[in-house]
Parts: sequence; structure tokens; C-alpha cells
Amino acid sequence: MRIPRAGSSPEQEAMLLLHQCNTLDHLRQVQALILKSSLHRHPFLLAKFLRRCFSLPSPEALPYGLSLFHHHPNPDGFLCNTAIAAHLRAGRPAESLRLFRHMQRLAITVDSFGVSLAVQGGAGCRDARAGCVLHGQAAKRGFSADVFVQTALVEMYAKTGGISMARQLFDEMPRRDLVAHNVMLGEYVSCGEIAAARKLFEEMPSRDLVSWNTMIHGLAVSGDLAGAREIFERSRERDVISWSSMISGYARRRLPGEALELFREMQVAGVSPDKVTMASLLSAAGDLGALATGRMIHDYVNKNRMEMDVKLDTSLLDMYAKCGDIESSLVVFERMNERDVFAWSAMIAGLANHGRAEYALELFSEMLSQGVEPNGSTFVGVLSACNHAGLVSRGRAYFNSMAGVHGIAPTIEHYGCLVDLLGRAGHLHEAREVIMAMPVEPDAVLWRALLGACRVHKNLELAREAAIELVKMEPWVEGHYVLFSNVLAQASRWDGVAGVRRTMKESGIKKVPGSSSVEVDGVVYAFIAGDRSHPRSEEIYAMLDEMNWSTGKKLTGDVAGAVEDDDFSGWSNESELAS
DNA sequence: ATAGGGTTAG
Repeated sequence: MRIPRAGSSPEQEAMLLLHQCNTLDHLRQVQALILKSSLHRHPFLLAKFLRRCFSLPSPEALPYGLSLFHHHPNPDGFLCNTAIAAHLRAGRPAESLRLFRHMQRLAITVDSFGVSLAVQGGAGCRDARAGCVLHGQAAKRGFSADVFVQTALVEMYAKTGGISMARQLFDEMPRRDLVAHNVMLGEYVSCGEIAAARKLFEEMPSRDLVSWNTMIHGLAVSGDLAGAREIFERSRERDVISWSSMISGYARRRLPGEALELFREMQVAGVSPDKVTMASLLSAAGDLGALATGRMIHDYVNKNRMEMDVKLDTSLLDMYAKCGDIESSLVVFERMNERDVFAWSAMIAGLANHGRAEYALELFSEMLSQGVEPNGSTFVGVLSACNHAGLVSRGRAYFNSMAGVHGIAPTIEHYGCLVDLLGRAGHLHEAREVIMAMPVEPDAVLWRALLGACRVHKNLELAREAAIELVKMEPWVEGHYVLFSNVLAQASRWDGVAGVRRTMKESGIKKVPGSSSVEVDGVVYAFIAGDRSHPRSEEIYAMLDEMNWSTGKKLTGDVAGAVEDDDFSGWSNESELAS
């Protein structure tokens, strides 16, 4: 910290020093100076001090500044606005509203900036009532032509469910600047009105990166990746957000290859990825089961000292779990200092998929005892853990606790787990009852689970019912016919087996070989049953025989080739350089 | 004042 020069007034010294404060420590030193010079009543200085406090990145600076603010004997409107804005930035809209009301009670003059902040607070808490009251006040105070106030109102109405009211207000604005357009565009995207967003986007008098990126993201989340890509290609300027929006769009739509390919192009274009890009890439790598790729992304994050957060950690632990490295997944999870419902759910599902049901359920109780509320996805993991471990009564209990304790309506995924759990355990009729009584339409997965259970527990009658439903829903899936004919063969109903074969032949259904894939040394190999295309297939089958896993089936169909997973040209070089 | 990321049955 610079020592104040002698000769200038203490006020000037303090003001100068404030500008140089980059940490809370620095601010505390200046505060000591202010107190020593009895300047703590100096309104302008204190306001400057608090503004500096509120703008520091340190998480302790905000409460520190607020506590000082609350001791201020007579704060003016300007200072109050600063504090309200600080609450908004900290993601505490309710507090910002509270402070605004407090300010009104003290009869402090409210300017248009204060009103616009309060309206943002109302939008943040989805408080339509507060929003309407503020709208009235804004009109009374003559802020009907203020762009900031009107833009905030547009956002508030959209976020509290009144998108058409928002549009009406937007249209009535005497002057609509670029930000107002972008807000309207973003709100259309948020409420899923992608056609309206597109129309507005095309009609806008001018567009900036925010407009383009909002549109790319909107189209991508609406599932229209081709449309998103079109806008992406049309945009002249592309920043890390444009690329990340496109990449996450592919990753979310389970097109991990496209996501990784676009990342390669992003590097060629010379745009540096950040932690948000990394999170999407990890999810793509997990989808592919590409452990080497996942590790490379992890290394990149470490080497570039990217700041970790819950989202990045969750995608990291999920990647490791999906790639079979559950130990690394647990290491990440245990290292995390903040765990939200997403992190817990991902870890629980990962353990469940690795057959570690007991540990998964243990984590679930730990999550509850820490006061983290589960959501629907959490229960998918919990039920799937019960399923893998054959824990029927506990599974039932967890299922019932969803609605009973946590107020979560089970969806088709949960019913799927339950039916599978009951069916595998031999409770075929109970499984069928669940399907019949559920408030949602059964899908093929449910009937397929029941049919599979019927095969294991040899129930021809129920199998027939399930098979009929399956063929009604998905007549093109050859697996359904094959599975049912297996049940028939088991019961020595050879006439039936022949009948199924005939039906398949008549409807032109062929058995397509399914394939699996595994990554070895960064190369993903796809293979089919009986595949002998690998140069060392003799060794592989010898090992399978040794492990008694070989089905003994003969080679069928064509051979799927190896897919290169390791073609990140320049990746390792760049991370070396950047480290 | 406005834009991007993580979990989800078989």
C-alpha cells in the first residue's frame, strides 16, 4: 500500500487510496485512516468506500460493506442504490427488495435508477405483486420513458409469467435500444418461445454479440441444432460464449462427437476455452466413455489454472464415473467443498451404475442429513441403485417417499426403475399393476422391462401381453420379437417361435447387429458380437473364454471399425504452452 | 440493464 504524501488533505489522500484498493485488507487500512481523520461522516467518501467494497470480488467484502452501510446515520438515495445493486449482484434479489422498501420508509428520494434496481429485484424473486406495485410507482414518478426502468419492467413481466405483457410494454417504449431488444430476445428464449425470438432477432435494427449468442443458445436448447449452427455460421464475430453455446448444444443433445469436433475448430480459430466450455466437453467425453479424452480435458483445466466450481466438478466426476473410473470420480467428489443436488445426484448415479448400491444409498442419506433437497434425477439414481442390488422393499419405500416426503411426482423414468426392480425380483403381477395404475402413459421401456422379467421368471401369459404392447409401440424394433420368441422357446412353444419368425419376415424386419465400444489408449474401438476384425482377436477371445464370458456365437454381419478419439491436433502442445 | 456450463430408468 502506498504511503500518503504529506501536504495533501486527508480527504484527498483517502480518495486516492480508495482507488488503489484491490483487497478487503487494503480497504480496512483505508477505513482506519478515515476513522483516524474523523472522516467517517463524510458522505461522499463513505459512498465511495462502500462502492469499492461492493465491487470487490472477495465474498467477504459484500457483507462487510453492507454492515457498514447499515450503520450509516443518514444514507442518501445514491448510497442506497449502491447497496441494492450489491445485493442484486450477489444473487440476493429478496434482500434488494427489502432494502428498497426500507429506503422508502425512511422517505429517501428514489430516482429512476433505484426503481429499475427494485424492479430487477422483483424479477429476480419472481414476485409479480411487487413488480406490479413498482410498475405503478414508476408511472407515478414519471419514469415511463426511462429506458432502464422500462427494460427492467419488460424483464420482470416476462419472468413472472407475463411474456405478452412484457412484449406490450416493450412495444410501447418510446425508444428501444439494443439492450432492450436483447432483454426481450432473451426472455423469449427463456420461456421457450423460440419462433417469436427468431422473428424479433431478424427484425432487430442492429445486433451485437449478445444478440447473436442469445439466438444461438436459444435455438440450441430448443433442440434446433441446425438452426443454431446456421446462426453461428452467419455471425461474423464469435467469442468463447458463441462457441460454448454451440458446443453445449451438441453435448446436451447427445452428439458428443460433434461437440468435440467443434471444440477442435474453436482451437483452430484461436479462441481460448474457459471453464464453461470445459464443463460441456467433459459431459461429451463422458457420453463417449472416452477416458483419455476426459483426462486430457481435466489436465487442461489444471494446467490453465481454471477456477473450479460446483458445475465443473460435477461434470468432472460424472465424466470419470461414466468412463468407468469410479475411484477418480470419488476423489473429485470428496474434494468438493460445496455440493449441490446436481453433484450428489451425479455421484449417486455413478455409484449405482458401478454396482456400489450400498454406498450410493449411504450417500443419499448423507445428502438428506445435510439438508440438500433431492430432485427427480436424484431418485432415478437411488432407484437404479436399489435395482442393481435387488433391494425390493427399500426401492418401494424410496419410491413412495418421493411424493410422500419430498413432494416429487414420479415420472416415467421412476416408474421404469420400479417396474424393472419388481420384475427382476419376480413380482411380475405387482410390476404389471404398477404399469396399469400409473398416472402417466407407459412407454416401450416399461413393457420391455416387464418382458425381460417374464423371460427370467418364465411367465408366458404376461410376456405375451407385454410383447403385444411393445410391437404396437415399436413394430420396427427386432429385439422385441427376439425377446418374446426366447420366452416362447423356453416354454417349448415352437409353433409360436415359428409364428414370430414369420411375422418378422412378412414385415421385413431384419436383425441388425448391435455394437459396443471401448476406449484403449485413446482410441475408441467399436465391435459387434462375434467380431474378429481386431488383429489380436484370437487373444481377445481366448481371454473371454478364460473369463467364461464368450457366447460362442459365430461371427455375424459386418465389422465396425475403430474410431479415432485422439485427434486433438495441437491440444497437448497448446496446454504445454499455456501452462 | 442484456449472452454460455453440470445430474436423469433399460
